[in-house]
Amino acid sequence: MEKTYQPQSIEQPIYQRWEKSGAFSPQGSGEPFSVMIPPPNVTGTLHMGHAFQHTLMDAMIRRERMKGKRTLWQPGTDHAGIATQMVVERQLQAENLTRHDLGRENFIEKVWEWKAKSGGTISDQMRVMGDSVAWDKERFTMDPGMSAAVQEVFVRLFDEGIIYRGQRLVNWDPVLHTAISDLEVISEEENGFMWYFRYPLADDVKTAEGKDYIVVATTRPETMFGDEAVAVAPDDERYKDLVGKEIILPLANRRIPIIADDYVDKEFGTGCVKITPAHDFNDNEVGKRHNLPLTNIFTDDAAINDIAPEKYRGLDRFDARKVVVEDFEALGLLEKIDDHKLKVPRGDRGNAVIEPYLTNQWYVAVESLAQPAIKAVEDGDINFVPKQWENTYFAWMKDLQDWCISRQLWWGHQIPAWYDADGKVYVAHSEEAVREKYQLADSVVLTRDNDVLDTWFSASLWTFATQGWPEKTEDFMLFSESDVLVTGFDIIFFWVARMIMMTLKFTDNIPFKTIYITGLIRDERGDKMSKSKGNVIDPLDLINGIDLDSLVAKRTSGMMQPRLAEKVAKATRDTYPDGIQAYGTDALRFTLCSLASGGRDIKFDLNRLEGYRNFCNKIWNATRYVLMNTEEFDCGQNGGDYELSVADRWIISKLQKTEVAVNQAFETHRYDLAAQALYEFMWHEYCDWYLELSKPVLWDENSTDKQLLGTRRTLVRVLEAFLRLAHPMMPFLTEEIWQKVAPMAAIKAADDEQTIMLASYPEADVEKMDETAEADIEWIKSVIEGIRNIRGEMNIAPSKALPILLRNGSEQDYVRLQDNKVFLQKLAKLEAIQWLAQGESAPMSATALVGEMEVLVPMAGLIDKEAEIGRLQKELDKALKDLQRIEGKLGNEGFIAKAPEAVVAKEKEKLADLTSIVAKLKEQKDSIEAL
RNA sequence: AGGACUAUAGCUCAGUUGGUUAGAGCGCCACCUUGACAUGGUGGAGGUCAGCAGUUCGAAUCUGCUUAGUCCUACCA
Repeated sequence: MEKTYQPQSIEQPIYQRWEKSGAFSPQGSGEPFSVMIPPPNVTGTLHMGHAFQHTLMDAMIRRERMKGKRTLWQPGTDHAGIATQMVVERQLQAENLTRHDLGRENFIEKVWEWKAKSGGTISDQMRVMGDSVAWDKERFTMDPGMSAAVQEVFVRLFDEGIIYRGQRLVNWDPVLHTAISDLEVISEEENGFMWYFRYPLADDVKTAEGKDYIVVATTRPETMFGDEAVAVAPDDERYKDLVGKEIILPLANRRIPIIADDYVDKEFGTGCVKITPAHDFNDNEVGKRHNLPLTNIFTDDAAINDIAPEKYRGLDRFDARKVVVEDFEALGLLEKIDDHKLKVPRGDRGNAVIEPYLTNQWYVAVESLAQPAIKAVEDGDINFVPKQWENTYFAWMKDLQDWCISRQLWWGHQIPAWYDADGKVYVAHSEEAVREKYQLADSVVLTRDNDVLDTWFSASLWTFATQGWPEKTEDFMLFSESDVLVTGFDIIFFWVARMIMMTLKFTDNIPFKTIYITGLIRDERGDKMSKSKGNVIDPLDLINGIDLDSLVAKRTSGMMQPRLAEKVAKATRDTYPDGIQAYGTDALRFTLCSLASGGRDIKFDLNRLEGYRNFCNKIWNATRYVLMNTEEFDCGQNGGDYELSVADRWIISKLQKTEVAVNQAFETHRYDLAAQALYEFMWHEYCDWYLELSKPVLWDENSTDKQLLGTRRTLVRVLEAFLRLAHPMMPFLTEEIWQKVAPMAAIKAADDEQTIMLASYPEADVEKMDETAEADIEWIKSVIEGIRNIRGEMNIAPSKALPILLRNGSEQDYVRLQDNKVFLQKLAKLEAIQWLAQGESAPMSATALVGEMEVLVPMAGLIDKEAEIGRLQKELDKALKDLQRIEGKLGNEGFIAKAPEAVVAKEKEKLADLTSIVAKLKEQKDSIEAL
């Protein structure tokens, strides 16, 4: 073995072996366990969120697979309507073409070409992550099976009246020319203006103040062509008399009424609101209440249409805004302009300002679907982890809007609806099916709806459509009710809720039993990672490493503003002055597991990753030690008599406890605790103590064959079990080592290939827990640590062998000493150990206490008197502080009376111990001072 | 505006149903290249658990308020 752990040389060859072996696909006939991957966007690349979620999914799947379950981790990607269409359109743009130049059919062909060539990026990256997904079952939301399921669902929902077509305001992206759902609109505060316009009153009416106009405030002057009323609050004294009167809409020279509506807040602005029912969601509601006409003033590009006076026609909305304001000013109707912060809605893909726009769209009426979906979570059929996310889910579900599912794109599932010449709509799987279903004559000309479905529509069918639905296939029966969904909170609405609704509707079953919501990985400063901020960390760079210049180049590429690029470059150089080292997949995975504590936000800390890379190296080197001492020898593979030392029994006992802790942590989705238990065991028990305790046995010429066999056997077997225990989190390293260690531990996997993936997952054996051995080792550790403390504090060279004396020990101490002398001598580097009988005198010494027993290190020539007094004083102060606290507690009558007996007894015991410690320390200090 | 969450060592975070001497990793200080490992070993320093009040024999843990920060939802034209 190499002297240090080199991840890059072991990982990918192992993955290739795994994938070839077929072990990723469901095995055997055990109980099914399935996890459906949240299908990543086919245009996407692996980001930290994926790496995090995939690591957890893979850890679960690997563990269940090792436990003998018939596991399926279903992979696949989603077709990402807008994103994919944009990618391909951008390619066309480079050739000065638009999709319209190609036509729909040719364009879609182009998209498929792109997918074949570039759509596999994320799959390749998943292989680097070690994801044990069933590649032979990989699905794509546009593949034939999924498409058939989508059609089936659409037709059924339409026939039931749950899907309908309606004309209403939608969020319109005037650049991408499509409707988007309200979830895809991001409203952020931006700086803008508030314009105050005078709207002249008609028929010589005057306000209470005697003015012949009223003033409305607006952030969107260009929409004034669509104004159908001016609203005031019903109880607003200022305008009470004007309700029912009319104003003359300037520029358009139309008469519109003044109405009273509760929607108006009389404290805000002037108390007068212009109402534009076709271009504002709130105004639309007001318009409905007052039967106002819907006057659309925009084209699909959000330019002014022919409703407006000629001068404004064809002007883009923002140009129109300028002209309108100028014209108001020219007419003397501009009262004032204030700076104003407002929320501007933008599309999450193209970033264009979204327009509320009147169009015909397809909707899903969600109410009947929502009820069972709420109930499934209320009844506990579906559980959120952490539980608090239920609230988020309920809050949204109970205030659900109908879901706009049509998109004016070319890439996606085209809606299976046809229209006749009169615009009557027919829905079925194909034109042929339509004619049959609705008994239409061949002479009736039908044209298909151009729109496609929202990508999330197909994604919502993921758990069952991937398993063969609507056929009741074996896969469908076994796996479609999956066990755990792992995802981020940002798509609870987009995906999780919709998946629950659709799955309950069409399979009468839940899509998953548990929803594990992960935290969001942020950068080292706690900022959300985003390309535009240039603070993205690519998980592959953590695995493979990247030099500083490449990292800077990567982060600043494609940045529009050079100034921003400069800032990003500087921040990157400050944070990663040496670039990023290659830490390997296992270290990254273990780090991610250790961060999975249920918190909402996770700051990614490179130091943590480095620490766990070092942990990998620790495991690697522990293995080297084990192999060096066992490879050439009998380790009990074929039986043979052996004898276990106290250290052997201790580490075996600790292993059982670790197995309990790790399994429990997995069951409760506390991957951080599992990681911590593994780390603690391997580093601080196995390496720090057990390996050291094995040396005196292995290197002692007087050790018997039975003792040697016992220790070698334990060394190998405990390591082997640890590897299986850790495998779900660090698959590559454990496989690599296991190949060498398992045969020596006489452990075999369930398959011919002999991969740790199919070896059994360790379960604790209560019989092997050994409290006596643990107490004995605790005693040994206390003695050694006492001596090491004196060495450390007194600056005694580690190479200097010390004589020690033991005083005031009990019979048990004596027995323990006799049994473990060698361990003490070796690990504390002792030259001699002398047991003092009661009353026997000792030379002046530094003291450590192990219970009642005093461990004495003679000071002669080694230890400075003052230093030892100082050290004792420090210990004394600490003990006295504790003593005081406990005395206070026990002096409290309420405590004695009301606390449980066990607690009181424990405090009393502590008091006794501390009293004795204090007395001994004092005595020791006094006698040294008396010198 | 409503709701949720967070606040523990210099940094990143654990801390189960209230009973601790409040832990870990990284960082820091001192010593050490001994035959698994300097991606290491040994020892050590470091915390009024955001603040205030309350419940309790007992609070990092439960309740209320305050402060600071984050997020979500709804938004004022």
